[in-house]
Amino acid sequence: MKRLGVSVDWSRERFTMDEGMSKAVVSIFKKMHDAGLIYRAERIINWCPRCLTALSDIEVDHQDDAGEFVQIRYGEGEQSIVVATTRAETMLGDGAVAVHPDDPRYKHLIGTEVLLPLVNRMIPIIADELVEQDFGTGAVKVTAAHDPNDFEMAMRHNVPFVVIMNEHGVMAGTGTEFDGMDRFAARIAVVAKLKELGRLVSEKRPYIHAVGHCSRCDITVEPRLSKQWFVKVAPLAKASADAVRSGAVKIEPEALSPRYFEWVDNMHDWCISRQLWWGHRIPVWYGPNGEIKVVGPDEVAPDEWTQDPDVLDTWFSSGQWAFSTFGWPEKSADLAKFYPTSVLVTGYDILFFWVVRMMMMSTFAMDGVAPFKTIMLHGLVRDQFGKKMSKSRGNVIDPIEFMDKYGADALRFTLARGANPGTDQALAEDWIGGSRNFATKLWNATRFAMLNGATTVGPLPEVSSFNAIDRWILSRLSETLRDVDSLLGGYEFARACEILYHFAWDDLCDWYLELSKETFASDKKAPSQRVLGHVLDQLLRVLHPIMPFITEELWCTLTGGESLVVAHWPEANPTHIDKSSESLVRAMQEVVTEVRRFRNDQGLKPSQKVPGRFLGSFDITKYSSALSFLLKLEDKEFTPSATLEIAGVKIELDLTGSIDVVAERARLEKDLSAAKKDLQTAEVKLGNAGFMAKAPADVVVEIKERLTKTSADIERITAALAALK
RNA sequence: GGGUGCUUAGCUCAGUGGUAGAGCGUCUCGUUUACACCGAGAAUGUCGGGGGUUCGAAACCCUCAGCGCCCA
Repeated sequence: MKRLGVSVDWSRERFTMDEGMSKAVVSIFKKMHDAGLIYRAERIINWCPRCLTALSDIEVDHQDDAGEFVQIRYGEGEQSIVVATTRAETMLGDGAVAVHPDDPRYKHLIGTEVLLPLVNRMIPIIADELVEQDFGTGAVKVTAAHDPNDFEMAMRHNVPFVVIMNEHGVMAGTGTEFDGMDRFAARIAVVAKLKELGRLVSEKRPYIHAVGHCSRCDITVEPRLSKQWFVKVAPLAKASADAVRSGAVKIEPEALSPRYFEWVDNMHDWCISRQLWWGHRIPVWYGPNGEIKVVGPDEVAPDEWTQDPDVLDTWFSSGQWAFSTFGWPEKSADLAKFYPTSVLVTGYDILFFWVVRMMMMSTFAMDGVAPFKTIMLHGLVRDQFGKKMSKSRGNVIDPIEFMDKYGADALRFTLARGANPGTDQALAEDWIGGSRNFATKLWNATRFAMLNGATTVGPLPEVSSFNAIDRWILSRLSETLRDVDSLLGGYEFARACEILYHFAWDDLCDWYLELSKETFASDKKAPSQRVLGHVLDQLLRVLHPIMPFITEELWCTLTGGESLVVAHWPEANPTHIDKSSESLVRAMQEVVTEVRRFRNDQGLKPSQKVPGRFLGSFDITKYSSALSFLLKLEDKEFTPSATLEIAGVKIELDLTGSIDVVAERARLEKDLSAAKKDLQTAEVKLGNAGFMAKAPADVVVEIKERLTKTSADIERITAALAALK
């Protein structure tokens, strides 16, 4: 992080297992327990038979696995029913068979009993709306101790809980020959036995269905009846949802808030105990006579009592980050000053894991005050093809390696430039190289500026004393600063970078510096030197958060200032915005580009000097020496062999010999057909009564101007074509 | 199965009703005293398909198809 230039207060570094954090964890546990929000209960939890621990819902990954789907006949003759299951071995622990109350096929059986094969136990047939009539046979087995849905139904219908597996996922206590077998071996054995008994109605495999896997070890998760600690989330989740609904907390980008609500509005109670050795121990102690006591941070448990061996889910402690880092439960000055924080910046992938937990824990601990005003969610970095990085795919990139190769600023700029709100970004080495090139460009531009006496000394003179090119770049600077401010305010980092990139490279380097070279070589350079100093000064400031290292270096050299880190943020100057200079420079750019194009079409080498002159509009011809410099035109007597007319300016050139008529014809004809197409588009629009009646006035004016311009273009090009004959 | 996105140039992506854009890549020319990590010029899209709304749709609505993510 330091290498990347991350600007944080390192003196406040915290680790979740620090003493201060532990104190907060114990305090909040007690506070929540006292408020009735923490309870212990037997529930079906996700259990990992390898890690030997409970898992929260979010630690379970669902994948499509090839399993089997078998139909088994329970009972005999009239008094029989066929159930469908993917986990045949659990039938040993069935406590009932459930059907939908409205299912005509089974109505007569509801309330009766059938014989459970293999274990030879009578079990009831119950009716529950949870059963889907269209799925399988419409009848499901109810294994209360080994399936969450079955557990729910069992609670409603008083079905007994029959535990048939130990914590390792090995069959136990069924009183059958299957005891001691692994769950998967038992599945095969049970199916084989049922087949032998003629109770297997159908088998389907492979049967692709979603199966939960442990996010740590990837083994298939086993739902298990177990005594665990839970957080009652309903009131906490509601407070968290309300905070966003009321606008007290804003989610950026807004488009991701449905995901937030989907989670907080449908949250199940949160299993917080883990059977791991690492983590905060649950602060509950058990007395010799079965007493239970939550021991607070300043309390000591009585002798002879033993502490609960389980630890807390890691998100229980990290969920307290927003206040525990400020010394809570002490009423510290930091807490008063910094809580709530303004913005939380994090990836959308931990919206559920972390952000929601922080919202819940914080609003509870801090008397309803949410921990931040804005939650800004960014995307994930992916490989150059937009694929998720993963070790198995071998497309993981190492940021350190890229920083070694291209510099931290290049990596930072690339990341910022790709950070479109809420969406993932692809990252390729080539693009980091491109950012490095941008950094080099800034370096060289500053070097050029220094060589030409750019300065930041003294107040910036009134704009009226500047030439149009200087006024233009000041105008563009203010517009850029204004737009960047607004984009950064909306967390639109990618667009802000884009604007800065083009301002620096296109406006400043490609046009301003080139158009001003003539001035810098003259005795009228002083105003431009001050302008260039100002523009670079402001540009480096605004780029500093994105590229801190190079801007710091350049800025200090340019301005002689102590450090850019503590310099003021640049502000747009509305009085610098000058539309007439902008349109003048735009016309000059058009002239330059068109002449270059002509030269190129004519096969002239870029460096080849050609006699030429500008006639017409004084606004532009006033800058003819700058234009000639860019276009390598020589000011001397000549007889023109080619004439161009661009933006109201006539350019006469001497190509010393005949021009390439074929190339020029091709060019002109191409331009002509493009102009004709534009003209037609405009004419169709203006000839459309509906358009004229309903389109806004400014759009109509725009189209009319386009019509005028393209008509003139067509006339000019046609004349030029005729002249070529 | 539920939810939620996405589909625009070769690639990665911007673009929330008025003539289709960027970076990279491609082609041509070029050692012009800031920069070859550069400069100049060029090519490239029936904006996934089909309907609809509108004077006007890449954008809004419906529908189909494909892809992704989250949750079950």
